[in-house]
Amino acid sequence: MSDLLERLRSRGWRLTAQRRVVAEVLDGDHVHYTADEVHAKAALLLPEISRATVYNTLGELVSLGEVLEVSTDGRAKRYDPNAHHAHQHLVCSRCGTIRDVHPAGDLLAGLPAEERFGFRLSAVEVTYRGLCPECATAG
Amino acid sequence: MSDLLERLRSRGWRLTAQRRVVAEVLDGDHVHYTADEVHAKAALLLPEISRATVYNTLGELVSLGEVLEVSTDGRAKRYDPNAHHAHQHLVCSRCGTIRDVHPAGDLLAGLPAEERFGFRLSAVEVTYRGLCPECATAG
DNA sequence: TCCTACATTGGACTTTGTCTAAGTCAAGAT
DNA sequence: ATCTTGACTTAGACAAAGTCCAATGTAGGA
Repeated sequence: MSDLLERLRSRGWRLTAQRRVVAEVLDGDHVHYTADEVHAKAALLLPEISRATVYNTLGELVSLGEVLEVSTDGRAKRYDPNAHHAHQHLVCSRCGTIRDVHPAGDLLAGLPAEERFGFRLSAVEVTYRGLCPECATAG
Repeated sequence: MSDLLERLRSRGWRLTAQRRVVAEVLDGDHVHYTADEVHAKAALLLPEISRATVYNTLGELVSLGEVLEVSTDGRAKRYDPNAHHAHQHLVCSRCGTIRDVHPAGDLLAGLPAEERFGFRLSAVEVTYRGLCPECATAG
């Protein structure tokens, strides 16, 4: 995410402390925070930041294609900054840990023509589920 | 879902009018209703049925493995009665229509060992996205 | 028929997210 | 350096989706 702010500014984004802090929170690998988690972490750096601003900023980052929305549990959406590298998700059924993974082959090709019902396919999302090493040994 | 009620009774389910009605609503192909939709349709058959009962009953059906929870849009969960036939979902990006589909091959095998991070895989969920024929021609 | 454990109910409550009116400020213009 | 202005932020009200609970009702066995 290092050059993210520059990229956004060149697209006409006004650079505010709030947006800087949200971008900073989203920096890293295997980051999949909920909006509330982003808000909590952002508030450590900038205590006055409001929930609405976090929601706004996340929404803008998604629209701009810089961040992906992931909903692996039907609860709160999670935000994945790794949008520039196609990937899927591996989720622990017990503790909820999420890892980015890279399946082999062309996933779209897996759906035969007669199973497409005339749809024009554009994307595919895959969620692998299982037990992570810690949860598997813990019983 | 015809023999569903018998199957459930043999598992110790108490058979009430409310549960019968919820099961009836979930009967059919390509059914993916939200809890609220199930409640609305159930209320046509049994006006006094409460939202809490619909949520309870759906939750029980999911625990018993008779119905699957699907969340394709990050909003309300949807309930898919087609739980005894493995399948995936094809969703229209514009109108939200959902179809059950059957991809070819072993989906779990698509994730290489070095991408499994030591997880013991047990399931995979795939959502194909694209435009349905109606939305594609509508522009 | 009666009993009772299980099921249902309505409403309060929680979580997650959206909206708005009023105030604030980044960045270009002067 | 200061001004100006439209974009940004804020707090809090609101909405949607779902959970919880105490009181009431009832399916099905005795």
